Amino acid sequence: MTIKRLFEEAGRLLSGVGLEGVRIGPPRSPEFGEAFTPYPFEEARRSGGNPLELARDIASKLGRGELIERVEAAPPGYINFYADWRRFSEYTLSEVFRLGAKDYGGSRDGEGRVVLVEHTSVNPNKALHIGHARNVYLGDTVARVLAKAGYRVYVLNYVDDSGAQMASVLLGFLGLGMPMEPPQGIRFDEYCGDHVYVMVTRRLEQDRSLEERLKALAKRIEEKGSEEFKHARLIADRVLSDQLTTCWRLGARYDLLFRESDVVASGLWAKTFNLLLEKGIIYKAMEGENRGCWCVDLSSHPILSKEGDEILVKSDGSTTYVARDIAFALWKLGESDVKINGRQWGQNPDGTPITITEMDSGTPIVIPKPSLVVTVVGSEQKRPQEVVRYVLSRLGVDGERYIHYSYERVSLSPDSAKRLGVEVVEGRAVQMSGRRGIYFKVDEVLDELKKLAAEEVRKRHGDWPREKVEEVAEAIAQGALRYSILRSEAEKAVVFDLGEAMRLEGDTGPYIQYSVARSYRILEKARDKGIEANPTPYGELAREEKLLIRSISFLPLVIETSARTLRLRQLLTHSREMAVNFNEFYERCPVIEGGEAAPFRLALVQGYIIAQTSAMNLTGIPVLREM
RNA sequence: GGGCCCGUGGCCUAGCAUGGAUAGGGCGCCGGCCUCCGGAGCCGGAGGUCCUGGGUUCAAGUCCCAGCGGGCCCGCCA
Repeated sequence: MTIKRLFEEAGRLLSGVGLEGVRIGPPRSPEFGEAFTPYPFEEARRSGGNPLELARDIASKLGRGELIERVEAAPPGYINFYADWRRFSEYTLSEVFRLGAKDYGGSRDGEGRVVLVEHTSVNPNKALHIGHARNVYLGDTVARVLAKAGYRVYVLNYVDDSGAQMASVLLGFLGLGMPMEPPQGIRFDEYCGDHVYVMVTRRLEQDRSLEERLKALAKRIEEKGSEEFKHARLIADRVLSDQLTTCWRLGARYDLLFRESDVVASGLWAKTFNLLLEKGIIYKAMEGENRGCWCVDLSSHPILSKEGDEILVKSDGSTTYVARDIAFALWKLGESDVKINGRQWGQNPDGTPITITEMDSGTPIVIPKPSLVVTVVGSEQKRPQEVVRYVLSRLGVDGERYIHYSYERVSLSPDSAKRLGVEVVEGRAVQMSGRRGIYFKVDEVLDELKKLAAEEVRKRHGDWPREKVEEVAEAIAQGALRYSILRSEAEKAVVFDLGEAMRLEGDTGPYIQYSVARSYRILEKARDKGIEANPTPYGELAREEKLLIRSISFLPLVIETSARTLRLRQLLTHSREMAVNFNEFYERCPVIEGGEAAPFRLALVQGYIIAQTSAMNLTGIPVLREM
């Protein structure tokens, strides 16, 4: 596709003079052409020759190709291939038009193989805060990219409705008499997180005796059929429903909501336990600090062995998170024959159904055995994830199929922390804490952004009705937040600053959205003037036109690399690169008043819209026709 | 103490996987550009020991080693 075809052609030219399998890559700057090879350096090392002379010698033997106009040797020893812009432009644009936004940049690399992506997985006792947004954005974007690359992607959200956090809110309702209904105007998930959870934590600090009640509750939650089990489900379902409203605002979609309580309730854990016992992977500690617990023997693990064995079943008989996660991992990988039942919970904004696990009344959930399971979890959980992977390997499951997509956490800038009334140590970022109420909720940040965007929209479109302003402002807010969070690579810690996130200019989502809105305006004007698009260049192209074609043609390559490496940053960068190239083109190359250039430029604008829409559909930044 | 991650102008950030040509952007600052397809834009300027020191290499921001600084993990929490 597009630039790859030019690479292939460069390869053919080289093999024509007897050089096979030469590495060809994208040059870092347009002045070095559209493809290059450092081959002369490699050859010079082998033969002891001079790289530049070798490059000149080879380049002089290479003729032009169909899309390649000329080949040049460049000091200190590169061979650069330059596009024949007339043909390359026409070829690129016709490919873009042929494929459309849905398929441009897509591939069949995945060959229909199944991939499971688990993300979000927020405890159902609170509203999503800005740190959770990073998980959702990363997971959702990975899912989009893999789908584009031809994989069949299933998206899972693990609903952690058992365990301590759930028990905490339950204690608030059952033990401390907090009302089940939130005050007027407050969403249930916010109520649980902002009020109940924070209150329970405070009471626990004051009254140690509550600890015992909490532990008892945590255990009772695991007992299917108990009052506590049912009550926890009720709360979890209500919170989940609110959380998903937020997730949809973030652009995510799901296929399956897997309740953690069903790992135990379905017998999946029991079966996994027996398997681990049979294989001699776990043992019951009879003495020492783990007395009475079932543990994984980690003594043969090179690193984990230094930190002692991992407890799976506590001395009171309840399971730990790692235990449930091992069982769940086996199921996700298609390595367990335990049937999990489900029923339809609702549907995504795109109309696709969402299933939720439901052991009693549901029907068996069928997911083909995946070739890959990607779990998006914070880097602080690297150790437990490594334990899971280790146990899998002991069970003979290929660990390569189980990927922990790790990301560093989001903390708050000193300025933003101060807004929450938190004491700040001189210039240090502050860790968010659900328990202590130190966080920004996703919805409050989006609402602030929306307000700001709405002001800007009104400045430009005083005549728009309120609903239209709202709709557009919402899309701008979504694009701005998504871009600002996805902007940093996953392994880089992010310091969230409200002021910084509120920017709508510069290196932001709205910058990209704006370039597309401008494009649509040109299309409208061209239609009024009766200009017909034509992908055949009118003559020698302007620099800005070449650069725009160039970045459009590179998009498929970037998407392919993203799908292979699961690094998303380069996709964002390239999407922005195309927008920059478009804005420069916009400034220098008039379309409507372009005279003989008008038909070609119009085609270029159309091509830009298609390519950029394709990119934005992957990065999840909403496309706007006007803003 | 052991393990993982990060360290690029005042601030934020790309490039590191696959070493390659003058280290790209953005914010902020200074100066320009709307009778001309939307100024959420464009053009120009100032600002850099790519944390430090070694090593590998024809070539290191990129790979290796050591150190320094910051974050995270090492719980019968998740």
